[in-house]
Amino acid sequence: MTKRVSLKDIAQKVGVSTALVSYVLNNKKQDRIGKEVAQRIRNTAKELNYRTNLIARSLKTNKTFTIGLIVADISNPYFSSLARIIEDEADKYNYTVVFGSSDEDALKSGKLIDVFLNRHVDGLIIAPAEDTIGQILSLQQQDIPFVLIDRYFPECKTNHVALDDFKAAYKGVKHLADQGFSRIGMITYNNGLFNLLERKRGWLAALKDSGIAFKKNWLREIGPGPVKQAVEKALQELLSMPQPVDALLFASNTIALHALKHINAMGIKVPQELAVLSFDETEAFDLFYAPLTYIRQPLQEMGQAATRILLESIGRNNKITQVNLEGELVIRQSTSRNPGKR
Amino acid sequence: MTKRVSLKDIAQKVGVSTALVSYVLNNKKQDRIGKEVAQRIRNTAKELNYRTNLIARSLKTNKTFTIGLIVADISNPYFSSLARIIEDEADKYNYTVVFGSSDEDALKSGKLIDVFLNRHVDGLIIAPAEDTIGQILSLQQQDIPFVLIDRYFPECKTNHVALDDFKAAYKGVKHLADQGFSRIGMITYNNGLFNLLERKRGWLAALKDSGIAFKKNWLREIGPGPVKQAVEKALQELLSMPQPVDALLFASNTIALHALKHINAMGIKVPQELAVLSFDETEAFDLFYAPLTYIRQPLQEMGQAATRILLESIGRNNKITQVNLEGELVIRQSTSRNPGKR
DNA sequence: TAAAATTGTTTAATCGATTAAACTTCCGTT
DNA sequence: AACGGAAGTTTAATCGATTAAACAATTTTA
Repeated sequence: MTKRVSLKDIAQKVGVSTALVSYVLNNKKQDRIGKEVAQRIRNTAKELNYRTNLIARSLKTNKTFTIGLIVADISNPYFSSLARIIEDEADKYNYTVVFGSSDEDALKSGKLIDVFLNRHVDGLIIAPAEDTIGQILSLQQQDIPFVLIDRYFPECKTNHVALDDFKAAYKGVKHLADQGFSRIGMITYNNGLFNLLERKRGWLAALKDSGIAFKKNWLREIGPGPVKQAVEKALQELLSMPQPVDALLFASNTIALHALKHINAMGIKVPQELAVLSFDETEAFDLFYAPLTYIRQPLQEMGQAATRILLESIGRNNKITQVNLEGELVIRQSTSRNPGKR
Repeated sequence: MTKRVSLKDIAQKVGVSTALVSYVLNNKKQDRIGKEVAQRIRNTAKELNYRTNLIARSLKTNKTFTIGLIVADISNPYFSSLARIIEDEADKYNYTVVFGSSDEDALKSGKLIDVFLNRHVDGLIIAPAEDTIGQILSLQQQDIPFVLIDRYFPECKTNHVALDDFKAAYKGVKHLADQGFSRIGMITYNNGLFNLLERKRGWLAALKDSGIAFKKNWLREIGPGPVKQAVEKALQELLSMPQPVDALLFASNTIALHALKHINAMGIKVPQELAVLSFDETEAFDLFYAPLTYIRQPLQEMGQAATRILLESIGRNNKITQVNLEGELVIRQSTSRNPGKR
């Protein structure tokens, strides 16, 4: 590898000090610097194809122009789409994104945060896993800029960008009720993530407001462990009750995916025998024979907002910004009372 | 932000020089260092919660323990899955991954490479876009370690990890022919990427070996621009010919996705009216009413191999490793001659 | 017992940039 | 002519770690 060109090389060639070169290339002290030398420095820099050594700069300035992104799983389309949006937005401001997947595991999350801080990221965008509130509080105490995305802790005054999960769930379930479905169940995860609780709360509220008496066994909460089996079991149970549910809300795309596969395998007719509605968007929903009604999250807005809030926060802005965006209910065949003709 | 603890702080507290502290914490000169001081240094380091400043270390050692990953689009499940695997594998060796999407655009790709080199990544894993061979050669000249993934340039002696695309396509098309389909078309991209050409070649070879006379208009190559419209148009044409195709090979998951949506919308019966077979895997294929036959790429192996080859290469290993893995044909309903009963 | 070798530790240069402060010139003003 | 200030540039410290080389103290060897 041919040695990289440094400030010193330019300084030597032009016959000035490195300080002057630095000032010129960073456009500082503009008014004080001789026009002619400045030009010569600039030319030489171009000629030698000089590139700032960002490592050295970072060491001095304590800034890396890097942001860390921690999601549950980068291979989940929800998060990879977000990652893409954040990447593009960060790039606009010359930031680079490093990423890591927490696997919804507090230990891994902690390790990732550590690694990223060790690498001196300027800030973090985090979709916090369960039981990581301690890590978040610790970031806050250390005054490290960060923004929570997708999930957050209501008891914690931090930047966040997320859905209004209550409203979104409410809207979806209300739609089901309005269509005439009267036994509306839900499959969600058995964990304490606030946004999932909100979705549950929205579901319950919509049932209530629709005059539907909620039955306890309409709700299935799947625990940690393999999702596939748990979802299949839950579906099985929900449909084999004396009075089975006639509609289902899935709390995430992963749950929906497994459920739909099983529904396909069992030959259950959607929406005639069972209407289905899911959170999140994925291309897969379009390919299901009865295209899925789903709650679309405004990913573009979320990703951009999170990035901008983070960058503002890095810029020594101390105010806290909390954004809850509204989900859009995309109504399609899977929740239709009269699906008949295509 | 409370000031970070530095070597100096430890040195001061223990009453030794920073050199000694550095030696101890890096386990260098083990035999020369007093056991008792070493222990005191280690204790103090732990006590003060010392973390190496990686920026400073990088500046001195010229190593960042970072690898750059450039894919076409991180939000494409194919690439995000790869990214996840690479992330996990890199983590095992304490490397961090930074990523960027080239959008199949040579300019963007060049810019990303630049940004990553500027940040002194130790090496790159790249799914090269069309017309980026120049960038690749330039990396090679600069002796920068890199591995191409998914695609490569056969005329270029570089590390790569990819599918044996010819064989994979051949296998798939042969399967179609064996099932009795005799008018087997293909939709691919109209670009010069070697792996796509190989897929085309495999398709042609399988046709030939199956005694099928290839008709020119069975092939649709979609150009740059919006994929959706192009795929729909291609499908339309392929099916409205006097003698329409009875089976189709899609060269990528994106093409397949758009095609399947259109097939759904048009009410075309798969596989009765049209058998379909696609490259790549995505959950969406499972939800199509006739689960898709597809060519599964061994992503896990690919990602791990790419990462390991890169790390070896970073470790001053000059040999070139080229890996072409075999795809697995996952046969399901979409290519069945007797789909009847489920 | 003097020279040589070993052991334990420090000195100081270095990586490449940033930047406050100091230092020359030169000019205009009084 | 002397002084103040502006203009243009350099000096030198600094960020935090790494590491070859030097040094001092002790032990071994001949």
